[in-house]
Amino acid sequence: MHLRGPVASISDVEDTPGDRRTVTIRPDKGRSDPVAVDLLGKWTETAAVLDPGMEVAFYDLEDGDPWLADRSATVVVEPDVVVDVTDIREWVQCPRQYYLDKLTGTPLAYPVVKGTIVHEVFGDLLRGIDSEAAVERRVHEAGLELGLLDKDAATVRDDVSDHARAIEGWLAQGSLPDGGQQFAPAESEWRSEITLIDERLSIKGRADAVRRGAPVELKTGKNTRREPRFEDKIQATAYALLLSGGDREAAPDTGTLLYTKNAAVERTEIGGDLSPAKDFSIGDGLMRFVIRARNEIAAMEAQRAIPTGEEADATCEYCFEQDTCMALAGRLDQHSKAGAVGKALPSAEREYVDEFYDAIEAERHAIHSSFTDLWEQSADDRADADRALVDLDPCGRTQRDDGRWELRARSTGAISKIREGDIVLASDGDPVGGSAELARVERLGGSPADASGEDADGTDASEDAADVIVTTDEPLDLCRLDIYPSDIGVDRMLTAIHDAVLARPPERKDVLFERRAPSFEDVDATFVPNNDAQDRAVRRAVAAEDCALIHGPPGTGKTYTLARLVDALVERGERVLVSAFTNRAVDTAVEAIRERGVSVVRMGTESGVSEPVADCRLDPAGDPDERAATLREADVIAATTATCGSRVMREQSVDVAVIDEAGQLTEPGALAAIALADRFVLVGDHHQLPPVVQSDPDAGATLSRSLFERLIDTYPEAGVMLTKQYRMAQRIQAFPSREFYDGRLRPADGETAAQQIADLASVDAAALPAHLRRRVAFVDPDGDDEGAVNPREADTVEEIVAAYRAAGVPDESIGVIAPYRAQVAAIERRVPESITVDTVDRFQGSSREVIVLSFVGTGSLDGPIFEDYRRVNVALTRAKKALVLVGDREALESDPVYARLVEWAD
DNA sequence: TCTCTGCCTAGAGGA
Repeated sequence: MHLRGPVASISDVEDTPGDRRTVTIRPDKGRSDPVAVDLLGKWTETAAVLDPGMEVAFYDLEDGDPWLADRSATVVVEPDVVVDVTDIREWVQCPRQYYLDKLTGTPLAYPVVKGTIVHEVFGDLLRGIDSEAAVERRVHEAGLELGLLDKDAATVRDDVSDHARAIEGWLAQGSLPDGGQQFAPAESEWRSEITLIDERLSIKGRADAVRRGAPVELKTGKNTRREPRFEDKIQATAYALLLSGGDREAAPDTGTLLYTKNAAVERTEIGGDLSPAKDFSIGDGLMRFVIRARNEIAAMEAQRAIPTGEEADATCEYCFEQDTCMALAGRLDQHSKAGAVGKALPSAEREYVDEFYDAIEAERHAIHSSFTDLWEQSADDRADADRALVDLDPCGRTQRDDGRWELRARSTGAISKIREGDIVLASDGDPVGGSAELARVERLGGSPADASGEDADGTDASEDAADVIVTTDEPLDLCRLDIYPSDIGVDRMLTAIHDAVLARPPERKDVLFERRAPSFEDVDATFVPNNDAQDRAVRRAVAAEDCALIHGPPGTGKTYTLARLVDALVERGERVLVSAFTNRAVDTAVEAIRERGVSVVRMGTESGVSEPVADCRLDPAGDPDERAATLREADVIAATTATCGSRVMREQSVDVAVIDEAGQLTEPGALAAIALADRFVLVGDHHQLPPVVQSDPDAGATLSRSLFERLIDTYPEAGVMLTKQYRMAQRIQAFPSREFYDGRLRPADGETAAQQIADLASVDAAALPAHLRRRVAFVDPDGDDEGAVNPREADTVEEIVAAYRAAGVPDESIGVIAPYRAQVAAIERRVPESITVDTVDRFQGSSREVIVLSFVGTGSLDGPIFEDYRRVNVALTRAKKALVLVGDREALESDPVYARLVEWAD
């Protein structure tokens, strides 16, 4: 019998305290009567971490009243929280270490980098790659990190080769009894690097390797004892559980831990035991221990509690994290088993850390809930929500030279959020129960003809004509792709809070905590002769001793001003970091900076960096010394804020961080860049789109307000607003200027102000209907919305676009904006592919001569998308010469702001 | 009721 529901109460059973606890839950989402379950034996430890209101799931209960959870049952606390295997491992070492690791992240350290390389080589060996070639390539790929650690390639290759030999020796030993030949990985026997998710236990992880169904875990550190380390056994046991789909009876009964450093040491020093492998048996008790540890983590996350370390039996004096642990306890005035050192932060700072910690964890929870969609939603629902591509038709696979597999399939042409370069879960159709692999999307969409024509490696793709291509470590039938939620973004927000608040001296945080207004030195220079506001903005930013704020409404030359500023800073000998939330924004800034003759080192992934600036991207592969020197000596480094939180970037320091599109950044997001710099300049517009936050509005409120907005409210004198706009005709600009910018926005010159559609050389204005000749028009097609789609409006948009095209407006000058993706898709089906149709959010940052805006909503305007005036502002300010609003008059007039909008446009 | 970008993913080790 299985039961699930929120906990109503927990109580000891009187006769047998400690041995038995009664937990009552309300199944059926809490609507039905409470049901009692008695937890026996070790499960009482899980009962001890429960609080009323927490969700709990029971599997395989014994019949009775109350139901009995004995040793054959399984208890899962907060099943919606998906816990990582490595988190369980750390928690078992010390619960506080789990917390410290979340907050401080992993620093750039040689043993970690080497460990990663050895693991990659291990995978290569299992895939049949030659050892020497694998070592050579993997060390080459880690060039930048090794260089920053002052390691040279030859030394590292020797180091890694020692481990590789130990692995090969063991692999050869394992195959001796069978045939006595050199090791050759048999397909059915071995699998490398498997991604595992279990819906029952809500645990996920990635096993190094699986041999004959049993987990093999590689450890490159030292283990001087005869026995495997307990936490290593826990890790391998967790993988054993995942391999059996949470069914403990079916789980493999042994696991193998491969301590490669031991083998190297033993061979040279004592020449003894050549086998680095230690097998251990996986019993039911160990597996239940793993589940209880997982439950403790889930319960603590639900309570947002901070572990003290007392929960564990670990000895603090032998712990590597002791210093960090004590320092953090001191700063945050926490109790910790190791004790505390140093002075506590002022209470305002502690409250700030607490508030953001909670908000970031709520965000993590929201991301995790999309994980449980993987098994709670049907494939069709996931496809409808754009979170999966289903019904793929597998049509080929090849193993590449590097051992990885290229899988090909034909798609149904459906739309999803999955894009090229993304890491997704590829599966045979069942991502949880079936066979699934983490995959990288190499190609998506495009006509199959393209796919067949240009395969650089000479694969004959013509017979399969695939439009979906992914790469994986192991082959499978490619039938489905799912978005794989990642919490790396929240991880980096947390480390940014640590770096910017916990690890910084107090005086560097005065402005952030509003204890002192920003100060400025005297700078007497002219930077932009023909634009007074831009000139003042650059001067203010150059003069800033703490921070400056540049407020740039649409079309006001924000990017130019930013580039001019970076140029001026470099001229003064400063080292500058240029950052923004999106790759697109970073690349736009980089292009403008390079146009001024300033060279930039762009950090980021190959798929993230756009083509025009790809030549200045720092490829991490290469000679360590040379790679590190390029980064260390760069005057200007450009990276997204997420990359600023990477372990390579956290090692860098700069004089000034210049952050673009700052209105779109959460406060911790901005801190990731600010933490690397002495001073910072935020460039943005808080009247355009705010940060994207997934948690619900209550929990997300803390993250929804950008640092830019907070500082511009607190220190208006630190900001300069750019007021001359070079984009819109005066008629178009009038409403947004009045409504959102206190009427301060004005056209840069008469030509900008007076521009109209007839100015375009190719246009015959006489061919246009009268209302489309105007700069602003309103059309009410009298349609009906069906949720997020309004077909009549889509038809009207089609007619308007056709009219402009017929009059000679080039396709690339026309843009169509709709609030919902569904409406975007409906319009896309009606207009030529060469016309850009997109959501407001995706249109931010660009503009067109003509913009057609479809509002969709009819009747009344309820829908949060319309509540945010910032979204409307963005939509209205994309047009240069003509703006056509298509919407339901009655609905729009029900809201005062929209009523004024209609009046203006009509 | 809906908008949605980052980050290769997790896990790499230190006595």
